[in-house]
Amino acid sequence: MEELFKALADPTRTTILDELTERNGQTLFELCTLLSARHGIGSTRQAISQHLQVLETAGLIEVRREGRYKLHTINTGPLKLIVERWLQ
Amino acid sequence: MEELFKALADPTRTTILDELTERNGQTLFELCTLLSARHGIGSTRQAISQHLQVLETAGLIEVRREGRYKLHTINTGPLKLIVERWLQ
DNA sequence: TTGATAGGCAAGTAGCGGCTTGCGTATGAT
DNA sequence: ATCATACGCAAGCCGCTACTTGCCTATCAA
Repeated sequence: MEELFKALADPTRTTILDELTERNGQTLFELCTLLSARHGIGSTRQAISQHLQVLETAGLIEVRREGRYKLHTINTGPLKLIVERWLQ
Repeated sequence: MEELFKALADPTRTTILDELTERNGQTLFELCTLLSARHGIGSTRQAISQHLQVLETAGLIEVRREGRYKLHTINTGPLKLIVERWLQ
């Protein structure tokens, strides 16, 4: 659960989650260009790739390969643990 | 909002929130002894104090002085922003 | 007033995290 | 077969963060 919060503690990663909420199944390159164009995040492809790995190990996104593309899908499941722990 | 997630990214701070959920209005020393006894967190009083400051600036706890005691109360308000952003 | 309790301030240190750089691999188009 | 595209791996750098240490202030009891 600590991994979950650390994953959410970076604004680039939360922005990625926002973009995946709007449109699921995006590739690494699509996310890179979107983050740069719409959010002014000029990080390298490798940097974004590392962010995606953090999100994946935290269970916040799921990844599948399709040819030479890497598609990313959001998974809001872990977020519900927050509600169960302190809210309600 | 980034401050909120960074505050939640530390296990000592989430444990503090757990303890305040169980019993509100605890002092700094009470939290120190509880964290040590029930969670094996052997950090210094100053360390815990710094954690409480982080939680306060994130809006997750509220602090009031009473004599020479510093009482802490949990505030789950900011947590609801998480639900509004990605859940529902 | 003296001493003990509860907490504050500030500087220093060690380790982690985000990012870049350089190179390598795999898939697909021509 | 060749070249471009999409992505992976690994090392290094730099700033931030959690933590300690040392000293100081404030409240209360004896």
